[in-house]
Amino acid sequence: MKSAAKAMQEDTAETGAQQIRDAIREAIVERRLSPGTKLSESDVGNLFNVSRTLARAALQALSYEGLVSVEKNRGAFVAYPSPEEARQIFAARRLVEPGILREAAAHITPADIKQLKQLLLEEGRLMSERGQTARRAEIKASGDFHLMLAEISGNAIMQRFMEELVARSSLVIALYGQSTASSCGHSEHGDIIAAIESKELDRACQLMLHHIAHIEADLDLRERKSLGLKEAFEL
Amino acid sequence: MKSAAKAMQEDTAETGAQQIRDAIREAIVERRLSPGTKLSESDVGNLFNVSRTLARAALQALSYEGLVSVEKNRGAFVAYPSPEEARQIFAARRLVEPGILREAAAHITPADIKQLKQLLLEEGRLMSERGQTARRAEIKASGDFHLMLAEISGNAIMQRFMEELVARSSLVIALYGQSTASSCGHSEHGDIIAAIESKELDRACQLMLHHIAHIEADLDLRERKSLGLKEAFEL
DNA sequence: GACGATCAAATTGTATACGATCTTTTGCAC
DNA sequence: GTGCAAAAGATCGTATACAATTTGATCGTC
Repeated sequence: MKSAAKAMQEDTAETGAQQIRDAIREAIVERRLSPGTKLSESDVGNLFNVSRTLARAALQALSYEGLVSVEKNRGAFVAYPSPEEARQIFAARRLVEPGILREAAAHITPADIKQLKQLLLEEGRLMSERGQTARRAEIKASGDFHLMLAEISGNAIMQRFMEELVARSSLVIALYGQSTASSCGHSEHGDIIAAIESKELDRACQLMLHHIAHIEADLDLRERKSLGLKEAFEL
Repeated sequence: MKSAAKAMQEDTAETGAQQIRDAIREAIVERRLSPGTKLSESDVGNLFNVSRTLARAALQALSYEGLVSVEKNRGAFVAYPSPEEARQIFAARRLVEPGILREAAAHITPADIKQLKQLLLEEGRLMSERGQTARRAEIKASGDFHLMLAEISGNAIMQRFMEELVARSSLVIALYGQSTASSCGHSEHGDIIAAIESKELDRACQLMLHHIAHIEADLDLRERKSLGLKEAFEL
């Protein structure tokens, strides 16, 4: 689904680094890589059988997206968003997603709606399945719903911004999420589609805001970062 | 003013490439570099007395911001946004700037207002001056108004996004702008501040939308790019 | 003289090498 | 045994070198 946007700038991007970047990003978004995991340039390079040059380029790009943080002379790590960053990520989503939804609703075609529903179906199917791979696919599908709306909006810039926000959200949920049901708001996705379909735009926006609030409400945004130093043993 | 945000991630960024990146970006935003200008890695490296490695890294970063487009095996060029891209950039601004303004108004302090007014004053002073350097400084100050609002909003993510949008807007105006008065909307900035100051939030948002529309109205977004291929000779 | 193929120049893509900086450990003194 | 200092190890920062691709030119042929 995102292939269209990717293909457009495919010849503008370097072949090697791009692949590695995408592979690592996918691993982060699907939570195979946990926040804080070290990603040394040598290791990444060896893993993908390329030189450190390419590994470095990939990590730099990911750093630019906020998915990894590279610390000078120390190394690159899967980003470990602070509670404050987490709040800002969701504030940003509350700020832009209603607008994206409105734009999407203005351009949406029957084919788009069909595709959205299919995505929803797939999401539901994965939810009922068991196993890690199904869980990861479900996480991805859950984010893809929001991404697809951005794609339908027809604004490539907002689309790219949403890709960044969704990816970073995944990190935040991995860190601070509480509920076991990772995509608690599956039914909410369906409600939003229904509202769009029946042209109830304001209601769709309200539902979207509630949906985002719902995800955020499942977080425990308390600073529990490096309390392992002392506090962890003096209870 | 943007030093605060920059300083926070200063140790996470590599020293050399960052400087070059910023220097080139500034040159692009101030329109010393025209859209389409070739930026070969060797030339950039020689110019800044660094190796191609760093030049390349800087160009890649700028490519990520949408300010330069690197074409595989061909080189990097100052971005040449299409009319469609231009529309999307301004659509994105219309989408996010009202929200940013609301967020900023919620957090604004008297000191912030004072600083905003000072920026406005500076902008006016530069407008009355003559010469290229004054013109460039004026362009920068005009964008800084929007960036300062984003900074006041307290959301670093939205701030960075706005930095990208403002920079790309400068490219669009350089390409498609018609009026000689580069920052036509100087007075509008003042109006917006006034509306914020008197807590007329809805009115401030309206003014902001009008302001953006005003900038966009000064553009001539007709495809005059490479229609020279065939259409240019079959009239 | 025009068209096409082959070759040379320039530019990017990737790898390797060396130097700088930070972390960690080790050893010594107290 | 504790604490500090110095050295060893690991990792990044940057430069240089070589390979691949593209572009432009030259030469030959029709």
